[in-house]
Amino acid sequence: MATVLIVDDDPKLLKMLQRTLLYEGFRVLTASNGHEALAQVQAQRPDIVVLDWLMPGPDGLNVLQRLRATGDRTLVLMLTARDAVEHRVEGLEAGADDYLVKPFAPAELLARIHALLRRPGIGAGDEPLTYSNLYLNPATRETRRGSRPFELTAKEFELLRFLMRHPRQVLTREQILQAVWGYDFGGDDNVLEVYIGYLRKKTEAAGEPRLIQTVRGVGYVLREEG
Amino acid sequence: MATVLIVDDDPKLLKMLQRTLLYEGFRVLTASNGHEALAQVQAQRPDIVVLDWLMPGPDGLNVLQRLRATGDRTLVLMLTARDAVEHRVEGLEAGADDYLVKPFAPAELLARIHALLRRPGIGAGDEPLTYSNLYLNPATRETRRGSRPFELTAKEFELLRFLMRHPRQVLTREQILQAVWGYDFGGDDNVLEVYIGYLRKKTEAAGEPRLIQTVRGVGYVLREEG
DNA sequence: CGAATTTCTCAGCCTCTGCTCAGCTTCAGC
DNA sequence: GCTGAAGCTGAGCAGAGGCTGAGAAATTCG
Repeated sequence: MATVLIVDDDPKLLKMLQRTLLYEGFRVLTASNGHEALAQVQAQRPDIVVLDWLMPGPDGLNVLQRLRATGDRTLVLMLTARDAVEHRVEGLEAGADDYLVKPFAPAELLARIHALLRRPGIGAGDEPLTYSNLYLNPATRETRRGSRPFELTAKEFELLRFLMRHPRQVLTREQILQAVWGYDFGGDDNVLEVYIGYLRKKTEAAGEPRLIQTVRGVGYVLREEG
Repeated sequence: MATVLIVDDDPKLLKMLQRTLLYEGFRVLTASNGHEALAQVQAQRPDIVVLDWLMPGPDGLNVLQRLRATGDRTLVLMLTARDAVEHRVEGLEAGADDYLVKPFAPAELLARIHALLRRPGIGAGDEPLTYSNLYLNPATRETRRGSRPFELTAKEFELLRFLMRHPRQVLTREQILQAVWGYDFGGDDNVLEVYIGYLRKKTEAAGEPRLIQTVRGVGYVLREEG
């Protein structure tokens, strides 16, 4: 079942929504401010975010903008106070997928969440990823560099997917090992280097420029040019 | 391992938290009032401060505000009494990074500390830093002076990041060595001078004015003008 | 059960970083 | 202006960090 992240600074509302959604069978995450929200999206990759507009710290719009600025297309349903109509426009323009006015009936929230999740082509982690001319489709396991398809093993695929979910972000060796291999701590092996080597070989087989860059002393980045 | 400063005027709670955190492998500092807290932050540069709201002398909010007023961005986790909800807003607006209501389970405090320190893609530790026309982005490791990008090695990056987290603050040689090199004591080497030299060369490569100033007999400051 | 594929380990090689050192420059106090 | 301390800098080196090929172990599949 899908994962929903609820972001609201009102603990009572938070609890109430959490119970409603849990009862409905969703996996539920919560956050009570913008920072938490961003961290949770990053770490947990929910299918949909229910985002309150008015919050201390970075407000809902702010969170939404930052999310979209990093290329994140996670579904977002904005909540806002009754008559802030101009918010609606701003919110939708910033990339919200839907919009609900407080106060609302829990049933209506449920209906809208279901509606959004039904939208075609948007299942949790199976959205096709692209960066530069790299293409990776989790649903079909298709991988291409430009028009040249190439084959990956399961581990290679997982690794490339992780990199492509965080384009331009420098990922530390630990973050990658944690995410792809699930290591709590893996002393001194070089399995990561080896797999980076495999991916490079396959993504550059026809002499294309390197997309997986080494950041010495830190980790790796998916980025164009050296 | 990270350093945590606990600030609370209840000696029993202080001891308890200290034991819990020590057991978890943190380096632990304590303070029982606002003055001590500020002194410790200044002198020891902890990674995170667990700050009680209600204290004799300058209270938690006061401490937080003073810290932020000097541009200090150290992670702060506020503790406050049960239902002082309006505090929460004030606290987060004043720049607290997280917030926990008393009474709480030690495990929850631990979880939140870990969460704050982890902060992978998005979060305090990864927010882009600017000072004057210097720009440093920990997430992408991008560094620029105005529009001119430049490359840094891992150590150089750590050093510049530390300076940029404490703009206009005079940092002693010991504070810097402690934070960037993790020295308990570094007798008489000049590695810091050498690295300051590297940074100056790279940040002034196109003849820009100096931003890293020497404070003779003390240390260095990130500040405009000479 | 045997073959093929995938995952991982290991050792050797190479590059760049981090650091030391020695000599030079700058500064403050006299 | 002299002098010693503090700070700067260029040169060079040892080793950490990273890459690769070969092959062992594990897993999958017929």
